[in-house]
Amino acid sequence: MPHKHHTQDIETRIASLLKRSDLSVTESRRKILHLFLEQPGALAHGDIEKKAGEKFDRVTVYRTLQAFVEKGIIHTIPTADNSIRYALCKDDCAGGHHHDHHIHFVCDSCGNTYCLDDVVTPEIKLPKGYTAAHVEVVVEGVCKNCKG
Amino acid sequence: MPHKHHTQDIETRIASLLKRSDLSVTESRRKILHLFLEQPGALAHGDIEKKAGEKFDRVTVYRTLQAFVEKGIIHTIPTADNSIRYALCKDDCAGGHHHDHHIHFVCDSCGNTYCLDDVVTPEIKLPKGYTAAHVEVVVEGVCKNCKG
DNA sequence: ATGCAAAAAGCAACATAGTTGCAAAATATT
DNA sequence: AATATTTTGCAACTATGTTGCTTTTTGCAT
Repeated sequence: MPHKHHTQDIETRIASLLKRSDLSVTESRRKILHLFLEQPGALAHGDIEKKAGEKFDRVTVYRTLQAFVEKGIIHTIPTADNSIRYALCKDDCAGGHHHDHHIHFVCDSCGNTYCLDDVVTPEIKLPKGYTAAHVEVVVEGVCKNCKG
Repeated sequence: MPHKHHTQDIETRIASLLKRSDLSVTESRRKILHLFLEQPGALAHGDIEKKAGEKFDRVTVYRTLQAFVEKGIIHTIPTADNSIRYALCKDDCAGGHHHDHHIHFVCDSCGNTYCLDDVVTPEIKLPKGYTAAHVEVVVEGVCKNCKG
């Protein structure tokens, strides 16, 4: 057993993530962060309200997500169906500086949205006069869990 | 004067576009299509409600946009701010078969969203197990009208 | 541990966005 | 011009998001 910090208690991980972000650790923040950590996909506001049950006020969910985005714990993923999705920033991203260079994948079959952290956004050659500050790529198709 | 069909009356153009799409030409459809034709950018539902003034019921705007999307007259553009934008499909797209291979550009300065019809979406190499059906690229930056 | 200041949660009320069913009006068809 | 069909507009409703304020919880210092 070389190292065991990946066995680290999830609650401890959550608490330290919050503290590192200058957020006081409250029940709603722990709970919502838990939801993100226990599954691989992205979550929309509605998903969280549902999963959290009657536990929190809607306003609390809004404010919590907003705080997480501001602190770089989660990031938003654009959609064409008027429902922002949020996903955990990966370790090297949550550190403070957003990388934001990965693409997003929406599965037509299961409906989940995943960050493909290993797939880097391509260079886009724009027409004369246009300057790119940021490139967002969303690929839609069938994910590896749904294929076959 | 070789050809003059590009001088064609805009109302005639609108009417034929609607007929070609099996839509009866009504005042709201003509008016809303007019809004799209007279400017280069994309429009959100809210923009249309404002630009059309008190002219139409909100419901009519929803239904009109929905019909236009179904018929391939306009297409949606994903955003990260919970506001679907709609843009005219270009000539070769409106013909019936969506091309959908162009990218979208959101200007940080003027806020407009444009279709860059000449910029084709790149090939994205996905991890094993993932299959891509469609790729959506949104570039954010400064457009050619706002630069300098 | 206890008390206190600061932050967050919860509540209520509100504002905006989107949907549905139906009657009235406009459009297409003959 | 008359009628069948489609679309519009209205009303009522659901869902989504926001704001101000009071109560509760958290973090901190004693």
